[in-house]
Amino acid sequence: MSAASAKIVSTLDAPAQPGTDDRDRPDAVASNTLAERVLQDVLDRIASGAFQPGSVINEVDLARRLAVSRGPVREAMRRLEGRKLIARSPFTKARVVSLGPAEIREIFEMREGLEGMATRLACAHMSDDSLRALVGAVESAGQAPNVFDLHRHIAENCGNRRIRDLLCDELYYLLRMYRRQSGDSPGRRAEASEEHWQIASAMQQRNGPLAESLMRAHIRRATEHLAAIDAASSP
Amino acid sequence: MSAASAKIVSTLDAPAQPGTDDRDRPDAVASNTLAERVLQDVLDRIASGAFQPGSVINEVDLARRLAVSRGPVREAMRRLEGRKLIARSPFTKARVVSLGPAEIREIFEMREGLEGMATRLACAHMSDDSLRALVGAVESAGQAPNVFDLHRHIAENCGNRRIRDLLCDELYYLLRMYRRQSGDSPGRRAEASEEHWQIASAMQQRNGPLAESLMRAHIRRATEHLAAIDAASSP
DNA sequence: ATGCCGCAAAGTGTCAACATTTAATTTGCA
DNA sequence: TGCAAATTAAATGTTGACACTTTGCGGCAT
Repeated sequence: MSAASAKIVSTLDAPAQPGTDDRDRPDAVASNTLAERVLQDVLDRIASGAFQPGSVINEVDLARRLAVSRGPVREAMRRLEGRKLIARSPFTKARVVSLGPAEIREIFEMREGLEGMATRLACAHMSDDSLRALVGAVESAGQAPNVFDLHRHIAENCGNRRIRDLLCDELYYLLRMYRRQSGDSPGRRAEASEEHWQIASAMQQRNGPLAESLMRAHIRRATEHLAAIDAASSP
Repeated sequence: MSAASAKIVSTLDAPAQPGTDDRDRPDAVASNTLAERVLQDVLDRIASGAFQPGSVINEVDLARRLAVSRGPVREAMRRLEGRKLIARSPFTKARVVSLGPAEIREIFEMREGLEGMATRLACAHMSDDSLRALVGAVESAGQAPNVFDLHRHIAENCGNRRIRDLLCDELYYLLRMYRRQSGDSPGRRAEASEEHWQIASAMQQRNGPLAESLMRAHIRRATEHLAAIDAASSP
């Protein structure tokens, strides 16, 4: 069966050269079950931009590429469907969820409610040391972006597993897809850094309501900013 | 719902007698695919209490009972897993998610953020007529409970499909499970009715921030109430 | 009697073949 | 030539059989 997958050359969008089979990828997590491996693989591809929003996922293609049967592929797809990362209707091809202006608006509205609450919870749950480290990381992250993600860190440490999973396993994947699709504007980055610092500062003071309010305002401002970009590019 | 639930006599452990196949249930939605039917069936059983929280779901049993193969059953289970309604680890039996005090707290915290936002959005999106009807329904629902569900109605009409699906397709199922497990206290009902009326009133005035604030306070009060019940029953 | 090792039963994971549906192509007719 | 119905191709849905893992049980040695 190993020889069979090597002869696949045409794939969805990125033609895999012979010999660079996905099975050999070093960062592929050796999960217990194949379905788990397929799930992780698709998630990686979504995050890395190999699967663009709106692109169709062919079960048999994906199965051949990963050198597994269609069963595990289908199960992974159903889990992604439950997470609303891919959209399907019976008998039609599955598509990575498309990110039009309406969908982006919905995601940001959801983030405003959820991350606001997560910020308040993190305020109460995190230790003094963790908060101090957080403030330090935010301050030093001002010049070197991408080394520290305040939003993800808050979600990870809010003490509410349901909120954490929803943000990290669903919404942040979609956000990364969106950022890849329409790159974030550099003008907003300085603003965001300042707002991040304010949020972290309020958290260190254990001022939950203030931190929540700041986080919500921060996300709403980002929403308005992308709405402006959107309006400028469409006509 | 009474007629449907009365028909459920045999659950997980009782072997299905021939002739009492679920295939013949009249209210079973004639979906296109079998997996869809299985999904709907399990959802109904969770909502009706036939599947209690923490109970084990056996694939082959469920497949036999529904007269389908294991494939569709597995696919439905994976979708439920993606929705976090059932929990699984590889090779071990799947369980309906258990609702301990910690899980309930998480669900209510999530509701506070999401329903607060949904209320604000519904304020802006609903028509005057709809809002008038909403207020009327809330007023008349004071004496006859269960005829109108304000929370669900707001979620359905908030204009954000992602929030709507999350609330209606996941959290409200879990809430119904929890209410069945530890019945809601009648003392809280009168209070809740009053708070519902305040929320609807704020919505009719198109006062989004007020309506959101009232909804969040309403949910937080319910959280405290169930926390008190919880503390009283455990020791 | 107790603890460990191996075995057997039950349940989940995977596969390849078959059935059904959608869509695309082709063919026939106006 | 253009449209529409039939046909074919490709993808998804479903199935039963087989493989692997977990777990509980029973025998054996200490």
